[in-house]
Order: sequence, then structure tokens, then C-alpha cells
Amino acid sequence: MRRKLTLKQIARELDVSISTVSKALRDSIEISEDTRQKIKAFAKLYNYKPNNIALSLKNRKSKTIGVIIPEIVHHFFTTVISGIEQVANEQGYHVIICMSNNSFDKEVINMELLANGSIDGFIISVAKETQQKKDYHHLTEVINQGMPLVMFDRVIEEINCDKVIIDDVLGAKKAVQRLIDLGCKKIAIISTVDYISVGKLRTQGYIQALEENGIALDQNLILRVEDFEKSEEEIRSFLAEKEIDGLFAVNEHFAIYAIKAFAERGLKIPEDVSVIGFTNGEISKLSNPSLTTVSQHGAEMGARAASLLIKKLESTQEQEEAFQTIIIETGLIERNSTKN
Amino acid sequence: MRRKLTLKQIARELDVSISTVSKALRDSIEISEDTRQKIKAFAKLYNYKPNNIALSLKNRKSKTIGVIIPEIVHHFFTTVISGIEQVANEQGYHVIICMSNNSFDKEVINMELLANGSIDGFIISVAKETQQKKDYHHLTEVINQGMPLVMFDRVIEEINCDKVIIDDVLGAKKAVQRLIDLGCKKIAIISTVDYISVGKLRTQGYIQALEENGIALDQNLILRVEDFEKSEEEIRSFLAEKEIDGLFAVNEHFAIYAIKAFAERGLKIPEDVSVIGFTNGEISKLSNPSLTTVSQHGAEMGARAASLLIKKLESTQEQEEAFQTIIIETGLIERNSTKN
DNA sequence: TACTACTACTACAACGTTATCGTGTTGAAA
DNA sequence: TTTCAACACGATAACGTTGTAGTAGTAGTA
Repeated sequence: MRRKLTLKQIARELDVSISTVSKALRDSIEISEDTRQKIKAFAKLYNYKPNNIALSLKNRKSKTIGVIIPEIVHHFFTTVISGIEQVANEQGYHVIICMSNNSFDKEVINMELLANGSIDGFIISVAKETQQKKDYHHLTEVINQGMPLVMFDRVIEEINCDKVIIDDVLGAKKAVQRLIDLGCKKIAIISTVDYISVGKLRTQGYIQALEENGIALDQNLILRVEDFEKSEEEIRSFLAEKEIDGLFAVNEHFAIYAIKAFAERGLKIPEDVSVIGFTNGEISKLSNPSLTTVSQHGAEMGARAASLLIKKLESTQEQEEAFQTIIIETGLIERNSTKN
Repeated sequence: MRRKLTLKQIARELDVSISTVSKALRDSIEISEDTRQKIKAFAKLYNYKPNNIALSLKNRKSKTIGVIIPEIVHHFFTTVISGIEQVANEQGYHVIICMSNNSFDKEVINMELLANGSIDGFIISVAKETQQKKDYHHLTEVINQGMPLVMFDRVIEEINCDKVIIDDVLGAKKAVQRLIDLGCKKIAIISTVDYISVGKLRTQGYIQALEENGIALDQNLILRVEDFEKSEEEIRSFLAEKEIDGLFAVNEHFAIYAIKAFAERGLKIPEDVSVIGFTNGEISKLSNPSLTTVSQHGAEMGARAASLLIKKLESTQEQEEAFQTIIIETGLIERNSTKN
């Protein structure tokens, strides 16, 4: 097994100095045409590639963006990553992804690991556990070290940094408004417990829509799922005897479980109940009936986040305090779970 | 913005040499108790963390595993990554993930990037395009450089390395056998074009099952989807007038599209047609009716792949030629798309 | 002949570590 | 008083790069 070829080896082999090899390969005019050709030919022949680690160390930057996401399962995160990758690659950056699996500890470990030289900046959507614990020391630490950080989707207000979010309140409001426009009179919502920011915000949107239309808020029509593992059960019993004609769910899964629960009661979608979900993932597209959803434009989110981060990375001046929060508009994709 | 703290800075601050700081932090007995405490306290106070890049350069290894996957969308890959992460973390390794997006070029770029010092070894499932092109230079190159590589799922026979696969033929055979046992007489298959190895193998399993049960093979009952983007259409027209009572699909999506197509024809699942898919993902679980599928045990696959890789990385001796191929058993998860 | 200017290279330092070897100061044995 | 460990620390090299500064050798000019 031969080790990777280095400048030193080339130098020894061709009986020149390391500097000469380095310069020849970078087409320096200091090196004669002859020598340059010789060195380049040799390097090409033996497939020389500079060692990134050495370059990172020397340049004190890695041209790499670290992305930390809570769970890769969600199609939404996939699309965000695509967006990040596209912009990053265009600008000559590389992307590495780490999962926190929604665990606070893993988020901390991964961030510390990446922060120690491997990457130039972070794009992160924080873990559920982190939101719950409200322990942000790892985030502030990274920021204090002068490493730019962009948050997306699940952001933390208290942290001062660039953010890319969707207008959860508005997205939810538009969805519920649509249900109202379709003639729904009794609209329920399946949300999450309030410490999950998106759940809280989407619930707000639901409430606002009802208020604006003069519909009285009925707390019995709000389900805040506690345990994701048991969400199917929670939803089933919540919907067991509700007489409703519209339902808004804050994610795809909840919407699907709701549709199943309705089916078990013999209710027809969308004839008896109209259902709208959140997040335009695979599941929404493939479900039966296909699901009308609020789309989050994940790719755009990723792209904007990457742009923000790279802008920070490339600006030599420290324009501190100049943190932006970009709000991505949501869309509503109408499918077969709502009356047309 | 303060830069990251280095040994040098600590040394200057405490008026000792860099060596002393390094040794103190590593609890060397060479350093007096007093000095050691002082240095450690200082380091802790200012949150010193060694620079990974420098360590990687010095040690010529990064304790990091690079994972290259074609598309993150699939739940299957997610589970594989979980398996990899678990084993890797246990053994003190870090995992970074890159997506090839099924593009040959991106696969090459990502591999070259990671191979130049960032990681110690690869775990890869190759891109569709790579299988099609049969251009494996980037893989052989990495191997020739002495970097261990483990392939999983979509492997390439010609490449000599450790592999972790499922027995696609057997998995498919068991699924089709199940359909036969359920009394299905006319069983169709929705597969992919043959250059995708898993499609080819699963088709073989289908054929074998029929043969073993003395059922004549009918080429009209085999669909080889060409274009994934248009798969829904292809499947719809394929199933338009088929009189069948069993269907085996080589992935979840195809199965779902098939169920939709049947529904459009007014056929009931599983009463009129029994359907079995492949890959036990979210979609199978959530679809309506829920889908009976062949499960691939992704987490186990990832775990085994990581174990193989780490074993190679830690073995100082080069036991070349000792490449293994581990075959993971598939399971059959029965849900509501087959008669009970 | 002496100086300058240019060409084509080499040497060195630095990025942040750690392992190896070197060294000055003590204290005690001879 | 001399010698020699033991102790506690410092200097150096190395990992693979690149940029700056330095230097032979040649050619041209006065």
C-alpha cells in the first residue's frame, strides 16, 4: 500500500526543492517552462492531489460548511440540504452533514468536533431536546469563537445570529383560512407541545385565522401531541368522537394518522372532512388521498442559509451586529384531501 | 472576535513553553503537579480544545469515516446511517456524510475531496449513474491509495473490497413465494431497468420463485421502469388492463403508485390484488392500506459496514486480500396490502 | 572590470500539535 | 568538593502546504 503522494516525494524524485514543486504546480512564473512541464507531468502521472488537511491548517480555513440537522428522515431536511449544497458548491464550498438525532448531547458533541478546525461555519436546525432544555452554551461558544452560524427552521430567538425561517404563523393561518373558505365550520388542529417552536407558532396561526373570521376558539379542538412515538394513538382517541369538518395538522405524519382515524370511523376525505398538513414531503404526495399541504420551500431555505453563511465567511471586515432573519414564504399545495 | 485558543497562546500567557502546556494537558509526569494544575485550570477556564486539523495532520489520521450515499431521501439510507453512526461513535469515530445525488460527477468530486486527508475510510453506496457508466476509477484510486472502502447495498462486483449487502434475490423470492402461498395465480413485478443491480437481482428472485412453483414466466407481467420521474405514468399504463391478483414491486414508491392505479380501476387491496413492496420505509407504514414489505434491516447493514471498516482501519498489519462480503437477511413485514 | 538586473531556483517560517531529545538546576552520595 | 541522578522544563522536528525572502548564476551595461 502506497501512501498518498506529497510535494516532498515529488521533489525528491525529480531532484528539485519542495518550493519549486509547489510553485510549478501553481503555475508560478518563477519556475522555468521546462521544469514546470516536467513537474506537472510527473504530478499528473502519479495523480498528485494536495492534502486538504495541510491546506486547512495553513489557511486556517477549510472551505467547508457544517450542517447539523435533528433528523434526516424528514424529506424537508433533505430539500434544505440540497439547497445548501447547491449554493455551497457554486461558491467552492464543501458540505458535511451531521445528525443530532434530536439529542442534545449529540448536538453538542458534533458541534464541538466540527468546530475544532474542520469547518468554517455552521448551518443548524436545533434538536428538540435543546429547545426543551434551553441550554445553548454550545451555540454561544461557537459564536464567541468567531465562527459564523446560521439557524434555520427550528431557531432560537435568544441567540443572536443569522436566521432563515418560514412564517409559520402565516403559513398556518393561510391553511386554516383555506379550510374556512371551503366552508368548514368546525376546524380542529393537531399540533405539538408548545416548547417546539414551530408547533407553537402554527397553533398561533390557527387561532388567528379563527379570530379573523369571527369563529370562537374551542380548546377541545386543539390537540397538542406529547409523545411522537405514541402520536398515532393520541390522534386516534382525540378524533374518536369529534364532530368536525376541517382539520389542520402541523406536519405530515399527524395528518396521515388523522386520515386513518377518520377512515376507521367511516368518514370520507374530503367529502366529510377536509385535511391540510404541513411540510410538502413524499408522504403527502403519495398518501391516499394525496394530502393538501403547506409547502416550506426547503431548497430555497437551504440556499438562503448557505448564502448568508458564505457572505459572512467571505467578508473580511467584521460587520458585527448585522444579523438578518430571512422569512421564506410558504405555499399551499392543493391535492385531494380538500374539496376542490 | 477572538480566535480559537491554542497551546501557543496558553504558553505565552503562563510564561512556559508550548511543550510544557501540551504535556501538562496530557497529564505527563514530566510536569510538576503545580504547573500542571495551573495550566489545566487556565485551559479549562478559557475552554481550550485541541485543533482537530492539526491533530489529523500530525497523526495522519482523522478518526473520521466518510459516508457517500446516492440520495438521502430514502428512509432506508437514513437507517443505514444510524447504524453506521452508532458503531462509529462507540469506537471513537466521527461520521461525515456526503450526497452524490446519484450523479457520477458529484460522487467523484466528493470522494476526492474527502480522500485528501479528511477521512480515514469510506462507506459508500454508489450512484445510479456510476453503475450505468461502469467507470470506477475513483473507487480503485482510493483503494490503491491504501484507504479502506466498504460498499453497501448498491455494490460493484468488479471492485475488490469489503461489502455488505442484502440477499436481494432471496428477499424477492420470499416475497413472491408469500404471494403464491396466499393463493395468487397471476403475479406481476414492477422492477427497474437491469443496470441497477438491485432491480436486476430482485427480478431474478421473482423469476426463481415462479419457476420453483411451476408457474410459467410471462414477460408481459414484468415492467422495467426506465425513468423514475415518470414512473407513476409508466406503472399506470402497465397496470391498465392487466388481470392479476398479485404484485411485487422492487421499492415502496412503485408499490404505492401501483396501489393508486388499482384504486383508479376500482380494484380493492388486498381483496382483489395483494401487493408487496421492498424497503421498509415510512411510506410503507403510512400508506393506506399499509404496505407489506421486504425489510432490509438498514441499521444492521450500517453497523456491519462500520465494523468492517473500523477493523480494517485499526489493523496495523495489512492483511490484504481478506475482503468479506456480509449478507444481511431480509425480513417480510406483513401489513394490510396482503390478505392475512 | 565592476556593477546591475534578471532568471530560476532554494531556504525558511508558519499553521497547531506531539514525541524525542536536550539541558539547567537541585540535592545527595562519594 | 566533586559527581551524578532526578526533576522539571525547553528546543526541535515533523505532519504537508505556501508565501516571502534569500541566493547562485548569467547576461548586459558602463
